[in-house]
Amino acid sequence: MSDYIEKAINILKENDFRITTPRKLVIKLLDKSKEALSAYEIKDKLDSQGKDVDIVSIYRIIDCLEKNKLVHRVLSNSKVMKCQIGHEDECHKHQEYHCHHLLICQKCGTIEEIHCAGIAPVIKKVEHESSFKIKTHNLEFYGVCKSCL
Amino acid sequence: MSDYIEKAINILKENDFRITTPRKLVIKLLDKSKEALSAYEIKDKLDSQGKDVDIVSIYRIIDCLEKNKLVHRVLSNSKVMKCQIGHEDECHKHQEYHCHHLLICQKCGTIEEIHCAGIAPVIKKVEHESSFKIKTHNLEFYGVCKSCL
DNA sequence: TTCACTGCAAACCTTTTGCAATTCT
DNA sequence: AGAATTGCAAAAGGTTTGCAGTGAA
Repeated sequence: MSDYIEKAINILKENDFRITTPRKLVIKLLDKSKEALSAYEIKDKLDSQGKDVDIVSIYRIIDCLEKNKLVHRVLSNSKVMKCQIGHEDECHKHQEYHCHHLLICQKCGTIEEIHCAGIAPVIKKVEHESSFKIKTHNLEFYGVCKSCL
Repeated sequence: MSDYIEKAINILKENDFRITTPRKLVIKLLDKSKEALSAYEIKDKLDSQGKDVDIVSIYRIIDCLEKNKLVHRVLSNSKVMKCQIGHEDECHKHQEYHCHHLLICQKCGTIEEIHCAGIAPVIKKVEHESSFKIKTHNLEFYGVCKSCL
């Protein structure tokens, strides 16, 4: 069993969520996917495996995984992908949502997640120039991954 | 007439778009708003002014303004706001979409737009560590503006 | 056994499409 | 006049809600 699946199941258990068949199916699917998926894309992929899960359940499972910080939501298209970066990471503790930056390949859709390191000076600069008190942020990069170059 | 309205009208004319009553109403409304607005929010605000514009037209007007880089789209909620930063700005020329960073107040919704300055070192770092070739990015900050502090 | 979770039906909200009528230039 | 734009009707998507039945702990 992959690290992600194991971690996801443990976190759900710890937080008193039940380990159900539909939840396991969605977790397994997200674990295999290199791209972010929409609710309907998840449904279609499960369907084609002969695993029928209602679309409403998929929405609720995504909510559940998001609450448990087990998925990222890509803002530019509202799809979700597994979050592999550990829950011990600073951003998980202090931010309202995962601020791990996303690198999105415009050709194949592959997404890589990276830590927030390096953004701190930008935040300081922006706070200084704007008189906003910044609490959190969202940063998505779009480009071409090494396999597509 | 405000700078924004004047600029918007000029740019539409330059690009062979017509200056119609509904378009002027939306431009004026966006000019006055400190928050980003959804299509239906625009419709409701115009309605309450006694100006009836069909929701379909509002969608099409937003598209038109977006193509002309006269509005930003806030990714986190898909609303639009006027783009005040000049068309001579680097980002307008080279990026696929406006990369002006947005500062969004979590209390009152006010949005401030700022230049991309300061992000370049982060992009270099990310490219170096990831072997992605970065083309563009989107960065939204969430916090509290000075009036709400 | 109990309560969380799922599935189904239906509602709801947002966005898009096609076409005829309108109105800018 | 001619072409772009609007308004209307309708469809298409995406997401949410309520409730009864199911299944994990």
